[in-house]
Amino acid sequence: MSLEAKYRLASLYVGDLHADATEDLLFHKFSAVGPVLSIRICRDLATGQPLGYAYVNFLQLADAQKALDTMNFDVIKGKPIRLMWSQRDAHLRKSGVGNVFIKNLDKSVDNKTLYEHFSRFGKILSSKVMSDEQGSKGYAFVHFQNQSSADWAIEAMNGKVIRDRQVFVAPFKNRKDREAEFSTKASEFTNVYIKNFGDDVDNEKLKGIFSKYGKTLSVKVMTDSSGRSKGFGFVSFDSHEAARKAVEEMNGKDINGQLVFVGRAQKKEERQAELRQMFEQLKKERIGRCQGVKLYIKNLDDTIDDEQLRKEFSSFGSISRVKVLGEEGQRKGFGLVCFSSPEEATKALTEMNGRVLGSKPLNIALAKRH
DNA sequence: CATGAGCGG
Repeated sequence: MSLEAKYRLASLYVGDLHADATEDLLFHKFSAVGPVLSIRICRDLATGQPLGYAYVNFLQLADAQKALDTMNFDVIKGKPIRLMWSQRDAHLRKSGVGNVFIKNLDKSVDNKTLYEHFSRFGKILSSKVMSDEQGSKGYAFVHFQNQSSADWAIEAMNGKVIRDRQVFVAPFKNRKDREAEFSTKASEFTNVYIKNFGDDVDNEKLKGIFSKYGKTLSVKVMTDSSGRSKGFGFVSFDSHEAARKAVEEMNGKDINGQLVFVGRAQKKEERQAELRQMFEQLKKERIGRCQGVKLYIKNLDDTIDDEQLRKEFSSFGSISRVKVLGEEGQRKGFGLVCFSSPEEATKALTEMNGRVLGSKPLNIALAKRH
């Protein structure tokens, strides 16, 4: 056997490696189990940025095995490392065969505990409890070498209790598969959401309106604690066809003088996720609009509003955003103005700082970054 | 509630 082939057998892949880890540090750490031939932290060729993984090449296969058995998930610079045999054949890793997803894990279940619970089903290529600064995120992955091990683990562990919590164990699904699944489910909806109807519409009336599209399983106008209609509700049909038709024909239609929205009913989380995404998008756009330079306007007179602030600063250049904080009557004496270039912002700062607006002199500060 | 990341000299 060639030297190269021999060493390859004793090569470990070190994943989830902290950017500050050094070859020296890894060398010292792994030398504790046996002689280390070489260490390589992989970096981007152009930038030299660490790629978050490394190789440890032992002289002896047995030492590599020992490191794998005793040092997996050891914490380096605050991050648990993930050890695997070096496996250069990408398709063996990427096929997804044998990969298992686990959720509803107790926060106290760490990488080692997870490993202990799942290693009896077969050889594990890689496993990991997902975590952030707050600790475990309550879900994990175990990638077995063989699908049969994965099948057994799912069969044996799904619904089992670990640390007082019933865990969910199922085959891993990649994002594309999950999205496809969701959209199939969403496209076959039977539950319909109706909003913006008047409080003269009750369950009975709503049922009367929507029954013509098919058999309804439930009709519910949502009400507040005093029983007053909130102007929205749900109609659940016994078939997708009926629900689809109800949306198609009723959306935008007039019910007792009000134009209503009719659409597929979303789950609360789904709706929240959508709103969150929209919010993120808006935030991004806002950041984009402040790409130039931002001025903090302090000591702002309470009578000044967005429009007036914009007018006062408009002569210095193009303003991408202006905002006075707080509502009319309870302003916070603080506003911001974004220009499209630093030159404009600097000019506005020098000329406007100390200028009296309303009854107070402005105090302006430059914010290069947000 | 929850579906990573991952292979050089």
